[in-house]
Amino acid sequence: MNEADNLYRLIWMSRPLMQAAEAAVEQGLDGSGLTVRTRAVLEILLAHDAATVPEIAQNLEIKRQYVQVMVNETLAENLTCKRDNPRHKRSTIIALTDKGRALIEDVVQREKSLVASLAAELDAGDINTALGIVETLIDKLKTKAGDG
Amino acid sequence: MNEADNLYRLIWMSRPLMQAAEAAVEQGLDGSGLTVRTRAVLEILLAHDAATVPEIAQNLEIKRQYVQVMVNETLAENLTCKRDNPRHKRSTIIALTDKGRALIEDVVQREKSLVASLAAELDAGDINTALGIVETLIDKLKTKAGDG
DNA sequence: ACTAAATTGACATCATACATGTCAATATGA
DNA sequence: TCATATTGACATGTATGATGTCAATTTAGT
Repeated sequence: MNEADNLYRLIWMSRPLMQAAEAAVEQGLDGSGLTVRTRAVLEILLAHDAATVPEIAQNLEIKRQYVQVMVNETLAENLTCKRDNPRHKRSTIIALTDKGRALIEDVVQREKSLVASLAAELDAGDINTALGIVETLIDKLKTKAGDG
Repeated sequence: MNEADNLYRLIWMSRPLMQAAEAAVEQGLDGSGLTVRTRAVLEILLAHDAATVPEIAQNLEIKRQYVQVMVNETLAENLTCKRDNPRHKRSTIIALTDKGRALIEDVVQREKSLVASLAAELDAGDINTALGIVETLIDKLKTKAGDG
């Protein structure tokens, strides 16, 4: 088992890791009425306080049209509300309502607790190393795949 | 930035890593007529020499009905063929044809070259550490998310 | 100020990657 | 032998988006 084989395995473990992570998130979302994707929208609003739909789309790196649908859902559930945008009359600023803020804060906090309990069982240096490798890998895959 | 934050970031990088990896694979598949998923089927047949549809499904951890569709595609394109199964008359063994074998071997070899060139730019120990962390993480996420 | 180009929300349509349910045929095991 | 399980085939459903288009509006160039 050489270096390249290990890297090959690491790369293809990204899928099971993602699936396991999303499954864990879904479990934490159970009963909240949120989906993984609407949760992502609320999380961005929590971090940025407020944002327009196109800004959220840029953040999530998915198309604005799809973000619009998700945002409209959160508006309907009173988790977010519209605010006047001084820079653009049609493109309102989307912000969390108190209800939405309480919900996403609760969800994120429970997730962070879970992650903290996982982190406690792992070596901090190893986590840091893994993070560096994965970051570098994403970078290299994006650029290198292009030229071949 | 503490340990748990790093772990949180690492976990959520699994998605961009997977996307980058699949994009790279798709590029390597360009012109071959394969998709990421039919490629996965052929890869398993290459590793196991031959397998039934339910066996492939177990390997890929997706439903046999969907694997059946993909396998039927590869049969139609003459990349795989049916062999008698001494253990079961209805459930034939699926094997690579010469054409299929040549195709998947070529694809996999080019992928391995790319991965090898990436590995050369990374520290072998770090790759190993990252692999260990990710494996452990998947494990812990699966079990721990259940109990809470 | 006027006009061309860009942005945005809304809506419709399409694609991919699966899951789920069902049926009939066939195996398998008690 | 007879109940049960397995398999292929097919139909339908769902989640997560992409793409295209329109009208309204905004912005920028002149």
